[in-house]
Amino acid sequence: MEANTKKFTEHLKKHNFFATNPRLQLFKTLMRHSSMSMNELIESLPKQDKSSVYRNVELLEKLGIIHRVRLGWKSKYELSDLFHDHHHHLTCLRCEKVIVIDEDLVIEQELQRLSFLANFKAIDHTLEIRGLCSDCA
Amino acid sequence: MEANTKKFTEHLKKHNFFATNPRLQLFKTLMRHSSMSMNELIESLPKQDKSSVYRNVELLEKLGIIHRVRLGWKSKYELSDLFHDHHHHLTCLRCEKVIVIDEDLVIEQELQRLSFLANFKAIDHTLEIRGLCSDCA
DNA sequence: CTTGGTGCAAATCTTTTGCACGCCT
DNA sequence: AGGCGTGCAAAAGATTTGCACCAAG
Repeated sequence: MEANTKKFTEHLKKHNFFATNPRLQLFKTLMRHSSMSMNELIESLPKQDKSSVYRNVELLEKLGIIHRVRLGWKSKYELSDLFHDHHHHLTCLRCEKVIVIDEDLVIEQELQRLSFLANFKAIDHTLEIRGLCSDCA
Repeated sequence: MEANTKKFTEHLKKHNFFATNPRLQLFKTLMRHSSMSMNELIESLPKQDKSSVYRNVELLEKLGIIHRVRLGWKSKYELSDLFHDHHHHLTCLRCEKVIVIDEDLVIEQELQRLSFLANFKAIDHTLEIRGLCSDCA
């Protein structure tokens, strides 16, 4: 079994959930795409009932396996930092293309500093830059 | 008339839309709250039909008067930078409280730099830090 | 076994649309 | 006057829930 898939099933079992086939399919679908809307997920998994997709997306989100991000004006899901490196998004307002950029040290440190000043225990963050990609500018 | 309200009506007229009463009420409601969900807006404006609220929120968003932000796990609306200074959010994962922090120069510059490297024309951005506020930590 | 997970159908909630009438400039 | 904007009602879409049956440990 591929490494991430194994990590996935172990993560589920560790939290006392079954690594069922529908869940595996959901996970694999997310592995194949950098981000997907709920609707795309439902359509990519025609053998499963919508309600199962909803329930499992919710579960995987709670377990920190997937992550909901707002891209453009809708939210999408992608595998969490457990499976991908942390990154940020540049979303083109015109063609909706999403460009992924790596985590940036300067920003990380600044966020730490800001959180500290506000006496806030930062756990997670998202950053999205919207604008025009080189093709659309 | 209060300064922001005036700016609001002028902004509408400049783009050839009427400054109607429902729109003014919507704007004033947003002025009184730092951010509101669609549902809160609808409930705060019981004299208007939902559909009008939807239509006007959409319009004001297109005109850049309001801004949709994702806070916690739902999206909310707030007045745009035309009426407030640009700022970022710290959202508490436990009590859902939202702490507003001022724009930060270090981050602004870094975003410029990152966009430039990606050959991307940045127009707008959002940053949300999630974690625990001082009360909940 | 026996508990959790799934599909199916129905209920609920959210958002969008068409239309007729009234309001704004 | 003439078109934009509103409310109302209905449609369409998205999400949640209850329940009976199947599957995993």
